[in-house]
Amino acid sequence: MNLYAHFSDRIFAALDALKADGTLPGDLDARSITAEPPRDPAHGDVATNAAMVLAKQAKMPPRDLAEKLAAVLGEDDDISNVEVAGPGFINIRVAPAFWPRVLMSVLQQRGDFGRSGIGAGEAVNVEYVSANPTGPLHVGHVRGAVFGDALAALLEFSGFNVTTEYYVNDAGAQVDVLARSAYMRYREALGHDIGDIPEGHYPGDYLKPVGEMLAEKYGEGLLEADETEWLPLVRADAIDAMLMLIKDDLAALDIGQDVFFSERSLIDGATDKVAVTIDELRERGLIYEGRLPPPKGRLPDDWEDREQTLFRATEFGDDVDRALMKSDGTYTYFASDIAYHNDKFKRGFRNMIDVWGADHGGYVKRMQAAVKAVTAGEAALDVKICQLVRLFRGGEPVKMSKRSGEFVTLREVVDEVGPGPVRFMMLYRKNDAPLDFDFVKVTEQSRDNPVFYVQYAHARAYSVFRNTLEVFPDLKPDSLDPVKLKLSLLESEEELSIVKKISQFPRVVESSALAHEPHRISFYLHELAGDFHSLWNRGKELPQLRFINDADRDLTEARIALVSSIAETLANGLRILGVQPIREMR
RNA sequence: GGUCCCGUAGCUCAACUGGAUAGAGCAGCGGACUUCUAAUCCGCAGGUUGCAGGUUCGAGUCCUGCCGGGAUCGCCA
Repeated sequence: MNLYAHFSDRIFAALDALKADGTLPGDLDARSITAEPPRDPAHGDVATNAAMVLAKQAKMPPRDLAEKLAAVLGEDDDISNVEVAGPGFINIRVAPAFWPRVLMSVLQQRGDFGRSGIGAGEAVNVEYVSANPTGPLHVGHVRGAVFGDALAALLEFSGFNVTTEYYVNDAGAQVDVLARSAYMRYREALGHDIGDIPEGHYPGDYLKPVGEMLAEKYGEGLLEADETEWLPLVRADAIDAMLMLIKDDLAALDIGQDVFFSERSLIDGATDKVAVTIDELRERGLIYEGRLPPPKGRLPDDWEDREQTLFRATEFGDDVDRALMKSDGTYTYFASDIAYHNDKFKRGFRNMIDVWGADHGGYVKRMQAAVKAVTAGEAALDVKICQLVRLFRGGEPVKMSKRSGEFVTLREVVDEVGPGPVRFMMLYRKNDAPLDFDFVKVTEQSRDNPVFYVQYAHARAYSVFRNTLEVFPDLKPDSLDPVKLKLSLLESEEELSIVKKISQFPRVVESSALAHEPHRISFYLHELAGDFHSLWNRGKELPQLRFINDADRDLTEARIALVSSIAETLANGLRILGVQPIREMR
């Protein structure tokens, strides 16, 4: 159950009652009314701004309206106390008898606790990574990969119908470079001396197996061929090989997208989908031939003022109109990208989320403009920019040089610290803030390391379960009958406050999903873990608070139910983040 | 120069899309192990939310202008 949704319903019922007796007009705009936890728990369990929001419409001072509303809410059995505070907040204190129901619902729902239907089955497309298929993924791709994957899981858990997608840029100049590089490795595999890999090619050893594969497949058949003949063949094989590599890398992080969408397929099929898209825009008068002003500031050396095919991006909030054709007559990347998003739209997606790296920040406006234009405003595109990850090892920055090819690969990171810590740390910051990643710290077993801290809490819960068996050999968390438990025995302030914390989980999940911000889950888990560690240690000072009480089976059962609810909540949160919960630390 | 992101405690960051007295963790100081694993916990201290205006019942959050840091700037992807 979602506590806040529950009381939100009660508040609206109370408003209906006030409408019925004429205190409030019948046609209220109640959209911005909220039911939320007050910042200070001393104020109560649920607070609503209803009176302040409605004061104007009711033509009544907010506090007066609040008093009337409070009087109605006071009648509710689930509410023990209602107070009007400050400018007109209504603070609700939930009846003590209500809290056991929260735990019962956790124990009944288990792995589904926090799941909701707010997405109402709506289709969402989440596109992420989409790195050029020219080599293994490097550390720069990790954050976007994890973010996109976790966001997709979060949306799925919240009732959206999610499709995850990878846009394969297999049509640009990069893949031709890839083909030429692979061709060199092909000659090498046939015993030719190729010397050093020249500038402008991909030097990495990962192309050697591709060369060998080509040698086996074609023998010497491509050696005498003209580049125009061999390039498409080699390119196709090389791209396939690179995609295998990339999928393997992603699998190491437990990521597998539903769709790998080929950019080339837009133009290679029976119809040129890019041309079709441009035509659609042209019919709406959004395409014209014209000149662009040169960029402000320093003029590029090769600036050439020329007439070109432009999209009226400025009509949709962009700063300048954007080019669709290169000077050699082929489509720009942007043109293909419009067609790609148009294709998503035609596949039924009204909600699109793109996860991009920091270097694409300047691309957001034009893409959103394009989506607005091509879908006539029917689809929404949210672009999540993931800022840079700075690598450290024991506080020292890790040097990276992309030019010399000495970049840190995704695989190296995952192999060294494991997928769980990588995933958690990548989600322990807001996506648009830079992130520090320390190889040493994330594997440390100390409270500085949030991954460990949360995992330790989960493992600790399972340690309690193991210890319980020594006193009550048949007392297992999954054999508890939620209905028969005497949960009202959980009456200490410490226990109650952690129950309240648990009750917030569904709300945290919902708001993270709607805001497209999975990091909120990580922070919540860290807090919940802290509360649990704290409660654990209280048992040392006050033995009557220990989870296991030899002399009182009912009390022990109730507390095991509480611990189990905590563990279940931690596990559900971790699973959304794609992190495997650990049951034993040693 | 244009555009986008960021600026919150000494440091790293939260703040539930506008709510009440801005919260955590590190670092600092002082405490708690015959233990349900102290791999943890408790307490103290720490703030003009970069600056100046504006919007309203109410602003770290929205708007305008500055200051500082980062990213990006026809045809690369």
